[in-house]
Amino acid sequence: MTFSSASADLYSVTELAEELGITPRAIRFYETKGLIKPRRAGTTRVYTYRDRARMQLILRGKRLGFSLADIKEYLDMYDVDPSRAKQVKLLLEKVDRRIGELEQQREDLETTLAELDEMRQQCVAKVEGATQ
Amino acid sequence: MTFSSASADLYSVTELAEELGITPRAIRFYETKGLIKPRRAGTTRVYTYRDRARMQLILRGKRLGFSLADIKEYLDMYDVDPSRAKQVKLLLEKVDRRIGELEQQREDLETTLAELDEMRQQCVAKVEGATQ
DNA sequence: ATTTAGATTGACGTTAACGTAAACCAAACC
DNA sequence: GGTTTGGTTTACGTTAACGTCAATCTAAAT
Repeated sequence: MTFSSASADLYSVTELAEELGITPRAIRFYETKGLIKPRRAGTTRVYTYRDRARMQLILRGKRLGFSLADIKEYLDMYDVDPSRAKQVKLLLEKVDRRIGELEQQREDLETTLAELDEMRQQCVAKVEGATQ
Repeated sequence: MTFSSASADLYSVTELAEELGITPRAIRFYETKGLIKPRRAGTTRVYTYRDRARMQLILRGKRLGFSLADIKEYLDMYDVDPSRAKQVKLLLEKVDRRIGELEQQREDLETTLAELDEMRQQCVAKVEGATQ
């Protein structure tokens, strides 16, 4: 018989922070900005597996250089009720805009990587020339 | 006979700013941070074609989410004297670190784009379902 | 019962990346 | 020769994204 424990792991704010490599302060700050809304046990914040996943989305957004406001917009996309047709059209526009941004970013990224690779080649050549 | 005009176009700070879609203030600020050092005609800043190219590198760095300090480090890589072997090794390390960062970013980027694409499909499906 | 360990909410401090306003020059135009 | 136009520096203001206390509470251990 297979068990799926009803709600597996819960985290305190410090536990979650450590696991993510950030500070509790940051997580609480994101909450004031409406990026995550953990449940509470009394007054204490309790984070679930899903909250953790959401936090990882936030951090990925940050690594990509987006502001918290941008990231909130992005996260809110997931929360749109798919039955509300009018909302869906707006969502679609947002998604398309975001995709456009990211494709520009991809171009920048590839260009920069190519330049760095070339620079790397020249470095390696120089270093090898010196040791021979 | 082929001419290569000695020094083609020069820009004032406002001209350059307009062409780049930023403010003069920003350009002057980058100067105080050591990111660009235009020549002067008396006290007035004069930017060359190369300065413009350098500014574009700066803006690309910004689009990629790097801080001005990061970008300065990146730009300084171009200025390393390739004959100084010791410097070259340090440069090589920096280049490799930066490449690592960008490859992480590329991963994040592709993942996010994939997710957005999926979201897009669902949106399109919903919208089409509603109009039929 | 009291210490302790970890949680909470303010409130203020800090850094980056500019914006904005003030006071000042200098060339150019009427 | 005054004035407009566009440049300069200096200084203070602002927003985002947290860091850093301080005061308080509370569940658990001694």
